[in-house]
Amino acid sequence: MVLSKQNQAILVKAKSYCQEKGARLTPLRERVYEILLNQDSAIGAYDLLDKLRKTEDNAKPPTVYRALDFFLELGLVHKVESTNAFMACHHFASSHPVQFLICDTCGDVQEIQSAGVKETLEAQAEQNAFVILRQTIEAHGVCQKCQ
Amino acid sequence: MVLSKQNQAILVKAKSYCQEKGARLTPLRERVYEILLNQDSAIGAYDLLDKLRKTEDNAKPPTVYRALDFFLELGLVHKVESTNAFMACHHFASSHPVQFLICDTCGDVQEIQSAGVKETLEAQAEQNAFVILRQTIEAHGVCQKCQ
DNA sequence: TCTATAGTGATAAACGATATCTATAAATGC
DNA sequence: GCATTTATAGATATCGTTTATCACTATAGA
Repeated sequence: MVLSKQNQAILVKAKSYCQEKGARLTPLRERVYEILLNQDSAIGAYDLLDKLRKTEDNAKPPTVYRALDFFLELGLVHKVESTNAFMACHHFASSHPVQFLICDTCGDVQEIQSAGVKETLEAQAEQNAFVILRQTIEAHGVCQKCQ
Repeated sequence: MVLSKQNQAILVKAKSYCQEKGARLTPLRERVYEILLNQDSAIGAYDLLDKLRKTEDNAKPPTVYRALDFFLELGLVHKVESTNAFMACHHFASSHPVQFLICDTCGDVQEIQSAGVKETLEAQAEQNAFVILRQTIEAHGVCQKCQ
């Protein structure tokens, strides 16, 4: 698979990140990750499966979901809950809040990191004596290009 | 179906709200709404279908999804995106931001309304020249009772 | 090298959502 | 009031998403 310079660099970083964590980035998983990197937006599991099948003949649903779970746990891939789609994270090294801006016109998904949003929600949860472990923050609307 | 005094009151309000909006709260839809009201937490579409079948013999998936779509559009029901579940809104009359605190231990879903969270995210989106039409804000963690 | 563990292949099925076509009931215009 | 349009509901099928399970293989560690 052909990767851009930028994505090649991310892949290299991901490899060392996995090594560091003692996680095995197998050829199959690497293929899945490459597909995600080549995607400019989020992709559904079955579209991902279709692409994967071009090189991995016997790939089936569990194949992609296992790979996705692997990356989700490492934080290398995020899931967009409101569209059931997945996308590679481009700055996984540092722990960060995850928020998405999803354009309903062109389908583009932009990841942003607002500490403010995270903290505001945490403060609100605290008032309800609720301890937050994970946040899902997704905004749907229209991106700059589509306006 | 037996409804608590509180839920009866909500149902009455929902009826007049529908009338006001020119929306037809048919018997079938009312049954679906009652099931949702009786639920202390969010419920999946197929669990809802099982309950619905007890009175509506020939209910099928489209039956519940149609009813759910009807209520979602009116704002009488919300969807929890991260769990694919639905719950009745208890204060639908006024337009409001929707945020959920989801306990991963007991499954309880609490709806909160923080203008701050909404506005913080909007401000962040504005910096990216993104116009927000809809927000999905869901926090997973542990509720007060389960701590 | 043996053993435990992690990863993969394969099949099936559960859960979630929608498309389509038909029939019926309600609202609207005349 | 009747015809026309529109909304609702029934029925069937299918698609998309996700997980469970079992067998097999490769890898890591004792």
